[in-house]
Amino acid sequence: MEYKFTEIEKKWQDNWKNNHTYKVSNLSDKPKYYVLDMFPYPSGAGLHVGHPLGYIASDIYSRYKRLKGFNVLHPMGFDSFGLPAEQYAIETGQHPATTTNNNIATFKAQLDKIGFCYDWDREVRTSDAAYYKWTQWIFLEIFNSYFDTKQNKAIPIAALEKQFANEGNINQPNENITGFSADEWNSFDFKKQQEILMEYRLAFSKYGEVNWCEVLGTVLANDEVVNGVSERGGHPVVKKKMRQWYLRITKYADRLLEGLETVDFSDSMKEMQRNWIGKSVGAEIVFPLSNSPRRGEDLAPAGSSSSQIKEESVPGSGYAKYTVDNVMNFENAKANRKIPTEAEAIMWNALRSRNIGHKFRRQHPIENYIIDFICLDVWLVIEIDGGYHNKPEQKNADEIRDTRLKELGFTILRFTNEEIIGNLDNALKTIQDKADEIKQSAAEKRAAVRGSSPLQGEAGVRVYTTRPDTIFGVDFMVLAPELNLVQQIKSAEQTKAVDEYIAYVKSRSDVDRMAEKKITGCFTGAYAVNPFDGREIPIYISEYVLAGYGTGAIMAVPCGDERDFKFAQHFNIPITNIIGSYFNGEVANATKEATLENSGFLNGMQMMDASELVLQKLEEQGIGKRKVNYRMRDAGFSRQRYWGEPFPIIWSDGVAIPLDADELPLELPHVDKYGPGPEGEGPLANITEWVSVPLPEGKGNSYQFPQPSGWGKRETSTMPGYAGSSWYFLRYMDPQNADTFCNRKASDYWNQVDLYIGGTEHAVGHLLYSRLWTKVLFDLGHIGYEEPFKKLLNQGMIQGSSRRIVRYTLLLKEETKEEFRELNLYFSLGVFSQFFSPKSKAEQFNKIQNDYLSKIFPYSKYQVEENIPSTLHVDVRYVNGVELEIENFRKWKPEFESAILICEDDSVNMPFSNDLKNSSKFICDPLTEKMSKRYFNTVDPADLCDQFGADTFRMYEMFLGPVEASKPWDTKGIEGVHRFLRKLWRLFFDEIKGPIWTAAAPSPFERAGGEATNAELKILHKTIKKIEEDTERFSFNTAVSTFMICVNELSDIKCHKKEILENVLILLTPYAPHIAEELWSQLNNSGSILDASYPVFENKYVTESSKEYPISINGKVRANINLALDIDQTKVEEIVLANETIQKWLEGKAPKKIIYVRNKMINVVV
RNA sequence: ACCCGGGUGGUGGAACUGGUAGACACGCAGGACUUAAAAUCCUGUUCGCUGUAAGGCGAGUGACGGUUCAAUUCCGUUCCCGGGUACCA
Repeated sequence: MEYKFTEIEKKWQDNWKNNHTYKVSNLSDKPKYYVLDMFPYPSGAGLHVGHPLGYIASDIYSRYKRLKGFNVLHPMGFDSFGLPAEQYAIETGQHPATTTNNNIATFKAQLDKIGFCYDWDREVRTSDAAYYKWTQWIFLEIFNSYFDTKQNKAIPIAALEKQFANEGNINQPNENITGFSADEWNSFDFKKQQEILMEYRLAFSKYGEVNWCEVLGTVLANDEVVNGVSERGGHPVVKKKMRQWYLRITKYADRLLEGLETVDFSDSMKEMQRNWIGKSVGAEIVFPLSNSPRRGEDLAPAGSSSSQIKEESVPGSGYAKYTVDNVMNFENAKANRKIPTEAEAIMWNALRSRNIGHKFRRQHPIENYIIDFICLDVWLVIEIDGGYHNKPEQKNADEIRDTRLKELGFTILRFTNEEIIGNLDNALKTIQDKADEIKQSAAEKRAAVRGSSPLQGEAGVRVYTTRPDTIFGVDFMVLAPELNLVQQIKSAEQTKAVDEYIAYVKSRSDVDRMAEKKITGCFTGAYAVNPFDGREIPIYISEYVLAGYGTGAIMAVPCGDERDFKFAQHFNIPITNIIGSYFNGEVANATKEATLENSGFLNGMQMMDASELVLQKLEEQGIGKRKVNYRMRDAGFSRQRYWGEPFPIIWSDGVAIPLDADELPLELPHVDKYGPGPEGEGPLANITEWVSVPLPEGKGNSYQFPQPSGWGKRETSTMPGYAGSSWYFLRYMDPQNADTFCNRKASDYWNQVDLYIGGTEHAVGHLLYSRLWTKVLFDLGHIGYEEPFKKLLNQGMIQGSSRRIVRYTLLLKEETKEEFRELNLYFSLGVFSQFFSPKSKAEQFNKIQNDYLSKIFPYSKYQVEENIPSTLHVDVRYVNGVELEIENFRKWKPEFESAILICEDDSVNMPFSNDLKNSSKFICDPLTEKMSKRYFNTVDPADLCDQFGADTFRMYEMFLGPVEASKPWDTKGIEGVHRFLRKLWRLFFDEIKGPIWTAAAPSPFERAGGEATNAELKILHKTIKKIEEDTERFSFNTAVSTFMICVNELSDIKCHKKEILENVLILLTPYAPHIAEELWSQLNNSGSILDASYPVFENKYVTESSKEYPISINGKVRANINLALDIDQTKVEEIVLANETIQKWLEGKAPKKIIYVRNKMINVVV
């Protein structure tokens, strides 16, 4: 009886199906275990050998857990909404639903061939209305929630409305909404209220930028844009603002970070998510623009005045200080604030409480002076003089002080105590007028200089930095070119250059900007002022600063940042070294360890400490603040496409009205054309009768809209690919439920996914979104846990092994004739690399002519006019290793039928040629690349199952290497695994004799001289232990080799005993289920082997009492000695030193030390 | 450019917490069985030197250096390959 895998596998796959062997119940006394695969997108190409890697791993683990007594949920489904089906529809006119269903059928057939233990009754398809009904429902749950900053969780939006009606938004501040009181809220009309609520909703709509291609009339994804033009057709692409839906994932940034602590993902996976969220703690600092009255006249140029400033600004050489000079002075100022004079107190009170339109500080240090009151916006100083100011020496001092302050550019107003106390209003009026006047004239001056509009709002550049300690090393600033501020500050002289640069940046796609390595940028002509030392800092724009991150502006510290350093070099900006010897002038050093130099009040401080001090000072002086920044932005949640979930939203007068739950699902309507709608909307926008609908009962109709009809327009975009996949793991628990997305009992029972297996490509997208959805559902009380996946195992990518050959297309001319003819030559790898690629064209022509053409055309003489090299991929099916199967290759395509092949030994192989037939090899060029149809390097798992059987295929995929590792596919080793299964079979059956297994009991267990004597039991238990350990740690490749060792050893001792073999079969079931079932039933067992109980390892069968120790001298093994395991150090030393070989190596010297590690080794140190 | 992986025989890989490097396979070579083939079985297979042989000696886990009685494993520098990415301040 031989191993007929085709029959066996068919038999058992039918058997499992008919007996519902893999049916899983939600009711069980067993502990549960949930194993999940990332479900596939059913592409038209079908499965290739890379897909099942993770599926096999999860199948093995599921079966293993089932044997171990768990109720295991191991479902499979299809992520069936998506762009490829729609593209295909556009090209062929076939409905995506049709192609999708066909593809799913193919996938299922392929999967079933491999023998997975899925409960297909639980299959989900995200494109089924019964499924996406609940995707829409969850979307509405998210839409109808807001993130409560106090409770740090999602709360139904109704609670927020109530809160607004009672107390305004005082407790729920929002950076896009100005504060309002309860009364104000109640006075807002419905539309205004809805606009405000939209700023709080977790799913919200706003205008966002998309890639717009005018010619195609459609919106493109980032990767459909290449070099600023559309990938298809090469049409120009511009940024366009469109209404988009978003999920407010940024609100969950901290909880998504914290959640990582509670899950078992690989460190690199967690790192990727952390990087994506990108939390950083730093400072936001305002650098005032250098627009003080003092500099009103020299605002514009980068010319002489700025170089003059620079000389003045050399650190340590008495450079100008406009604000705090040193710690002591600032401490004094602070102390003064606590003991104001009566007049000062009155003034401070008035300046603070009366709205005079200018902000003042009191007791503010400037250089060595302490100013009573100062307005930093307009550089206005107010001094209140007590009686002692009349003394001559004080008057003199005041004059010096005033001169210096005026020199610095301040305007000074002096009041006496009496003027304040007696006529406060008058004094305030004077101050206000003066301040207004300065502001006005400054604006006029700027306008005059630039011919552009004056600055708006705060005159400063807000930067975000994670290194406030380096603030004295700021030598320039860089703004993102698209910031509005750039337009306000650019100088007249630089306007042209700036505008040109911005135009250049706009013409570039995001991808280009990212990939750019060379330094580009442009000076704006404007300067900012370092708030701590008053240095003037030139402001540049450059594409390496992104508008979307932080404030879109950076303070550049070239001595400490590589990019800043290169930028400074490129633009010849002098570099201030604040880190002493850490900076060598050649390369930036981002150290955090340096002691600061050239850093004003930070001199001599450690960088770590300096950060904190700078932060304190920034906050005290109100020119900066601590800021936690996230890199992550809110997740775009709509696509202008057809094949996705429609939004259950109707727009009316700019207000998004949600459908009621009982109106779901909102089914995707049929369309005839898949092209874009007007204005680049999705195809749905073309179906006017679908788009235009009456507003839901009791909703829009009851609101007083200007539209009398109560009609609205449906949202015409659809949800993105990740919508359905964000919660599918829940639906598997209760897949047919028509009343809820997942019964709470079911989700409580199955709880988190215990093991999730999939590729790293979903590291940040899918995994982050499903974690978000889970958290929202948890917050709203729909499920009982907030992390979906307890453990994540990443499978590596299986790459294709491509085979290429070099082709020369020759242009030939027969000597006596005029016309040309074309001829293709194909070169074996060695010939090409030895004789061709290194040689000159002339030499190549020569060789071709003399060595080949003379053989190919023995009767005519040709001249080589040109040779055009190219490479082509050969279908890997026609290549054996690297050797081309020439006959098969000729049959592949008509064009190769008469191909002329130059073989490895430089001989010419061509058909129909008697004198040139030979056995020479033709070698192809091997290459590892993505597995893809166009490289002819895909391998269909179904083919391998047909050829070797599913069990062989499963074990071979595992045997290839660790699941986590990426590796190129190579079919050639599969024979070994197949041989192993046949060898296993032969433990039970002989080809001629038939069954040879026996019911004989294993020989009785004995111990002789401390050794277990029963070889069969020893082999079995050794195997049990190793298989269990390896399976538990997902080391499936070593488990396969353990099985091989086990079968080899059992064969060696000719063990055919049922009692031993049965246990081996149970161990093997997860890996090779078909053969295990078959042999199990052949041994007269009833029922599925999956319901057998897993063998229990017993140590007594494998314990040994002695070990063959390697003895090394100075780390080199010189001898082996068998020693009892319980022997002690003294005894060991005795025996070892008595050993002849050791004696020889010691050469009479006394050992320094003898290291004895029990059960490992012994090392003698000489 | 940055981040994360990874470099071990002809090949895929093993060596789990530092303890005999190369398990298990593929391939290759030789042999047995066979009229022959397939299938199966046996032997050998890191490299170099040496020996008739058993064996012996030396080198060896990308490279260089360090820690240690002992390093594929830990540390530092460096080169190469793969994957990811949003130039994230």
